[in-house]
Amino acid sequence: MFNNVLIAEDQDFVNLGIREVLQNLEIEKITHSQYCDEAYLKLKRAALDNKPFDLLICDLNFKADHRNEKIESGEALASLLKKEIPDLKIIINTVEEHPNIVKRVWNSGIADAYVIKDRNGFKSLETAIKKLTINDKYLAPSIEGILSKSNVIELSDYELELLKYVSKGYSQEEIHQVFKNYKISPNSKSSIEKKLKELRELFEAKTNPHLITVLKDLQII
Amino acid sequence: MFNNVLIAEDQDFVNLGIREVLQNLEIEKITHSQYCDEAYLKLKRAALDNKPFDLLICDLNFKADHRNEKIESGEALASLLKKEIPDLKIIINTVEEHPNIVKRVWNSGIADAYVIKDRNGFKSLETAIKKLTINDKYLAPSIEGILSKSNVIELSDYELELLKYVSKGYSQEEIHQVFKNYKISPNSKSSIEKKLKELRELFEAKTNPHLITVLKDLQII
DNA sequence: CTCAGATTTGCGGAAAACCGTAAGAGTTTA
DNA sequence: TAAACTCTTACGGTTTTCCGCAAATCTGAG
Repeated sequence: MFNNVLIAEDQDFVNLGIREVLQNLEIEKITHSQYCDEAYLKLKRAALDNKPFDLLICDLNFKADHRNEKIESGEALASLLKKEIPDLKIIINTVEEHPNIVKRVWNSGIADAYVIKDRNGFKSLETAIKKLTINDKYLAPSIEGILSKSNVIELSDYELELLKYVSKGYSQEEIHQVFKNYKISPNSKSSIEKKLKELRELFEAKTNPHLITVLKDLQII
Repeated sequence: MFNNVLIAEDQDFVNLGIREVLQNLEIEKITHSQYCDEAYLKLKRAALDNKPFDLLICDLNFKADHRNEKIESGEALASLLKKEIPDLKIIINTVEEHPNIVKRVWNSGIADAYVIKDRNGFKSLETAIKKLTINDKYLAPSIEGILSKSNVIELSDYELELLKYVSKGYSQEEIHQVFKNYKISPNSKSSIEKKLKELRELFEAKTNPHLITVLKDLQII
């Protein structure tokens, strides 16, 4: 079982809740941090002092603040730490269920467990910790399906770039120019038109404003 | 001081956190509910039994579930209760800081306090409860500015309706037809064009897709 | 290398959106 | 009631987007 745990979580209500889970499991040393940068420093310092933390429980989204943080998200924090302190186990504890994000975070391998803060967050986190002590991974049941299914429409970098310009108010002519300058291909007006038509069909959108709406709702852009 | 409090909150971590605030204030009877419908029934039942709750602490957003709830949001719940049990004090405890939503909820008068679940949620909730015991209202400091300032661009029902159709992929010709049928005025193609142009200028959008992006980002649509 | 297939491009015409102007309808003010 | 003003509509011309076809270019297999 773990006995030196760091919680990186900005909401203090949740902090208290997590603390209670840990106390239930008779984990003694519990530290917490409301900022990513601070969490990072504590973890590094502890490692240098040869009193390393053995578990990080970490939210994904941190609210911006008057402080300006270098590390702005749990994903960035976990990604750094997985490289620098490979022994550290990391649990992502978040409300984020968007397929694209879950998929990205999980497949990047920065997390040993992914827990959803929902009605069963308490039980779920408990299970995750137990799994991790026996070197298992853990994925919240509600998102297990997401990864296996190919229900996530993947867009290429080219398509995302194109959509970015459309959503920022560039005309097709302007996009044509920009792509030509940046040597992004294909960049003919014809190809741009065609690709946009494809995307509209893919997402069953009748017009470009409609397409933007659909993509925003799916959080693809 | 209150002594019979109901917490309506789906995330159980937060539930635990709130519980701790209440215990700190030596409030004895604490009940909680992870669903709006259930919370509503408990409050009504208690009122009928002459053991009414005197405070409701209520989240705004509840995650959908296999159960289908009639009351889907804290706003709907609070709105119902303020009518049916006027004596009940209501604290909205949420992460929702969007000006439009804060403004709507607060100005509707359904809440006696509005607390943001952030880094200082604990302190903030504590303060709110103390204020309410002396019949004061309470608004989280981070959103106080929002209400006074007129930084919230208010759109008319007409404008919102128009934008709804644009975002759903209707052409200007189609919108013209729909508005004529529904006797929404103005409905000439010319007026629709003009209004859209106005909106683009108001939000500094170059194209309609751009306008949709901006409005989505502002959560206006 | 050569041919087949896919991708990219160019182009012309149709449809939709855009824009300014002026006429018409409805309101307010004197 | 008339004049001033605002809001709505009609209309003509321009720009942008949309669409399909065919030529050109690229790619990979034989």
